Amino acid sequence: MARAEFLREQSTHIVLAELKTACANCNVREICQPAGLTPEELDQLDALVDVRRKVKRGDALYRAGEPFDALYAVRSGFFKSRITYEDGRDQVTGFSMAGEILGMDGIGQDAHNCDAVALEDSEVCAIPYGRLEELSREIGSLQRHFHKIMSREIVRESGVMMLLGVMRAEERIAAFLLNLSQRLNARGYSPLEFHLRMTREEIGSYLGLKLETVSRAFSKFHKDGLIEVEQKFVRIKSIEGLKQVYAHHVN
Amino acid sequence: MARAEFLREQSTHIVLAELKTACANCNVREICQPAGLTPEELDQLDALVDVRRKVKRGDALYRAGEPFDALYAVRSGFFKSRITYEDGRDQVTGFSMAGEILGMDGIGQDAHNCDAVALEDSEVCAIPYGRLEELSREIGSLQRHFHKIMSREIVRESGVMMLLGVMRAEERIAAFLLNLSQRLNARGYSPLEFHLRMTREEIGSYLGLKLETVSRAFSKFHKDGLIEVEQKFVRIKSIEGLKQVYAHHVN
DNA sequence: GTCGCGTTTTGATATGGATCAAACGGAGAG
DNA sequence: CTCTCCGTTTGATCCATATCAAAACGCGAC
Repeated sequence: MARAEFLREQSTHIVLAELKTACANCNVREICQPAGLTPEELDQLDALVDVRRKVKRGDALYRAGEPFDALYAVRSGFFKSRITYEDGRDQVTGFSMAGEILGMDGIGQDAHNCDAVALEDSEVCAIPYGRLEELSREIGSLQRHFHKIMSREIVRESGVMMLLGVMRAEERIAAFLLNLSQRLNARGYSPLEFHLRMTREEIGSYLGLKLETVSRAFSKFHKDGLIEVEQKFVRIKSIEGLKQVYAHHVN
Repeated sequence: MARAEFLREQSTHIVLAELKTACANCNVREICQPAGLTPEELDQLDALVDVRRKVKRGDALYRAGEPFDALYAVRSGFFKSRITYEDGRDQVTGFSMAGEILGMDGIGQDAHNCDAVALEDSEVCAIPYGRLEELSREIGSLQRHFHKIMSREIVRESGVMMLLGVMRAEERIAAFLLNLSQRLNARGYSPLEFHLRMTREEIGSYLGLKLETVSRAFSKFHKDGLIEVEQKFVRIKSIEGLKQVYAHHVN
């Protein structure tokens, strides 16, 4: 049942928020739980990420141009990253859910390169960057883990370039849904039923499409029996069907 | 004079290739020359990057899927990075010139994520990744420098997403030329006269356009007095004019 | 509950860039 | 030198998606 699943997700978030902050029982495994840390190292990690911060829906975790001094691990909630151009045009460059890391674009220039805006009330752990560098000099596995996370962000963006550069509208949207599904699954949520935290316009911005095109694609997928859509709620009826949307093109 | 400038670039490369390999006199400053290294640290760096490799035009420095074990600093020459999709479609994800670093996409999965193909006879320094990690645990400024390079790659790719997601064809091509100009300038080459190392088709692939569209934009820019084009040779007549191509759009 | 506004859907039309096509030009092979 | 091939230019036409428009829907405010 659609609504029930949505509520399950919500309540999971609430439970997490109530837990004592500690890397050992946090589900943000990306940075906080690289494999093979000794209990002692885990304590050091706890000390590192002790700053928590709540961000209300619509508020920015940080904005482009602000000085960079910390990465953020999303504990709960959902963010979009957005770059605004001089002339006012902007683009959503990514969506981040619980368990993912935000802010790596700021390291290179000591200033954030984009805005990170909460799409629902969210909570993050701030990871002071200077201390992360120090600690990763001491703990090799943490260093390796951090480098992998940065590298995967590079690869993720290459994938988006592929979306934007070579795929047609319906392919992009199928790929978007499948990606969301797969990430939710990895976090323990249902990969087949979920709520979109973002508007059609934000999806379109991310995919280089107009909101009408996104809406039409959803309608088309529904007509073809691939998904059910009810406002922000999505149920995927056929993962295979979605995959075929872009496996299927000619040439 | 166009040809003269081209020859100057060529001969600079030749001179560099003849120098004894040593970070101290290499122009690849990205990784090899972070500010503030002691002479002793510089020696350690020299030991790190002692593996040189020549890559002939058309050959791959590495290919997607190959095991990852080193980053590469381009000493001379020019590379494209390319991702090929399951269905055969591919996209150029970047161009790398002397002084830039290649291969960071491989760290996350211990395997390269794209092909790096030389667009002219080139030479690289291989930087064994394990040793780079070790050394950057010892030398804080190297660690910081390396992180900045990775972060800037993330930011660079965000910029490409912007190109692909929101700009129109002529804007993309103007931005492409300006970016090339600025990078050449940073390396000590003329920012106003240069040879394109890539075909119209490769430019198009990078920018999400067809080669005919690239060609037409070049013709249009020439007609408008912004550039002169003669095959692969480009002379920029008006940097400001190119900037206005995309400052200028309506909305 | 009703109101009002932001979001979404759907339809009609416009258009930028793709596609198809053909001719040209330069570089390398012989 | 000529021939051939690949890359490029340019023109004509097509089509996917943008744009414009309007109605329906939901949700929060009151």
